[in-house]
Amino acid sequence: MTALDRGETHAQRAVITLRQRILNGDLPGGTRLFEVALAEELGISRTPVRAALARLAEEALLDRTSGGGFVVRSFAVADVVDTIELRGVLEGTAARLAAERGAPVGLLTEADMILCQIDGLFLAEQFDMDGYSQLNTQFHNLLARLSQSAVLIREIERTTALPFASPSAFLDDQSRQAELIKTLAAAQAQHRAIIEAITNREGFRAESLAREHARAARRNVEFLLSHEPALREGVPSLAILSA
Amino acid sequence: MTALDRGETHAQRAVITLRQRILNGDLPGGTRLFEVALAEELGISRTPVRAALARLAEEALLDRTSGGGFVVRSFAVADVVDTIELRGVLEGTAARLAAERGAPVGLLTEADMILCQIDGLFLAEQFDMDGYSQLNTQFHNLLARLSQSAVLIREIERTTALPFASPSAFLDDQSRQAELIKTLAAAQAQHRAIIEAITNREGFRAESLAREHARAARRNVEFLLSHEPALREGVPSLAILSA
DNA sequence: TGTGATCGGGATGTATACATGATGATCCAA
DNA sequence: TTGGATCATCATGTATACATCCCGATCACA
Repeated sequence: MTALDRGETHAQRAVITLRQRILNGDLPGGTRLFEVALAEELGISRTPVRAALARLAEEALLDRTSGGGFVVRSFAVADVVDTIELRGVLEGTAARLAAERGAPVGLLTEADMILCQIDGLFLAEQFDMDGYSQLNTQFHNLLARLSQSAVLIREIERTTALPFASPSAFLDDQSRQAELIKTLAAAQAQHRAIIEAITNREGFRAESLAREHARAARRNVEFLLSHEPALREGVPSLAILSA
Repeated sequence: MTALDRGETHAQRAVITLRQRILNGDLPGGTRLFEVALAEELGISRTPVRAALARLAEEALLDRTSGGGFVVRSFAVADVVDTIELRGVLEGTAARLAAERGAPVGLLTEADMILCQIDGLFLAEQFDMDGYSQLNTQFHNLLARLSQSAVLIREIERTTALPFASPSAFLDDQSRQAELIKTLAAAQAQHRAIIEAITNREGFRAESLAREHARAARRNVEFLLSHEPALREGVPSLAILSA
């Protein structure tokens, strides 16, 4: 409405704002969201608020209540672990299908290029974590596409939309960078093994490797949660966890 | 608004109507849905129509277009096959987790009761397909719950909401009832084996069996589609397939 | 003829008033 | 005191008018 629109609608901005607050933990799980209150707070009318809430429900960040309202979805530790497990299962299926059905050479080449770029990062003096994070995300997106299954790609996207389930979750944990980098070499070896298995049409091996690969994230969560709560503070991906 | 409301809102009724039309194939994949047109046709205003469209997008029956509208999602044969495969993968994971984590005795007992009831159906002179369909659905719901994972239960529900991916899809195919019944005995044997594997904490076996169990549905689809289109006519679950 | 600007129609986006319905407090009566 | 009815309150549901924006058609110009 105002002159400073950046081509975004009120509803889109409301989605972004609310998503941020939920992921930050500012809106803890179980919090009921009232249309009128949000509308007043955001300075818009109820209509775009309703639209925003519906979209966040689509993203699985909100649950619909029986009466017709919305509450922030609660994520317990078990949910985080299970969602990561689910990602492993889905990516494993993508890898298996890629092996069984045969992957397009073009995509395999693309995968190889990404892996070579990651290799390059390990040679630098100062490890570029942001660069790794980006390339890692690219690799995992590519893995989904290798399955050549629109259904699977869709579901993997859905699942990894949750911050703690994304392939690059926990890479932003500043306090443990040094230890983290060591584990990334092992992760990269797994990347290569997965692509090798797909290339060789070894479906079972490809699936097993992709599953195990996701276990690294699970170990990370379990480590972070088994220690002082102070450790969790520096890990944005875990802010959404309910108390 | 009129006096004949059955406690349902206009939006809820619009969801039901539109869902029916999509599943029937009356609204083919790719059809764009316009708010104004639907509102006029359904005799309600745009507001509940918008709400209905948002909910159907949540159910993955509609896709949002870039411009802000909605189109009916297209389901090609490959999508149907992959979705059934996905169900197998998810149910397999549920079975594996149940085995690995240990299933509550109460749920295992419940499973056994359902299986005994199904056994009973095979003894009757006239096979009760509706009864089987119901018990089969119950069994699959229970299998999800055996995993004791809220995340997995949620995703299995989401996936099986599509008519052709439901565990009891294709049981309503009237033309092939006789042949169908023969295959159901094998399916029931798989049911028992899955529960046995879970009871014995045999995770890998439980997962493999559940996956194979879903393959029966896939074989059914592939059989139906490899023959005269006439065969498809009597199979409501496949009406949604795009041409 | 190709290219780009302009304009119009139709679609979604938004605000708002009012309707409806659920919920809980209050008060009366047994 | 307890049960239940009633009513106020506040939430969502709905209709509708208006705003905005996208897109395609048309036309002028190079």
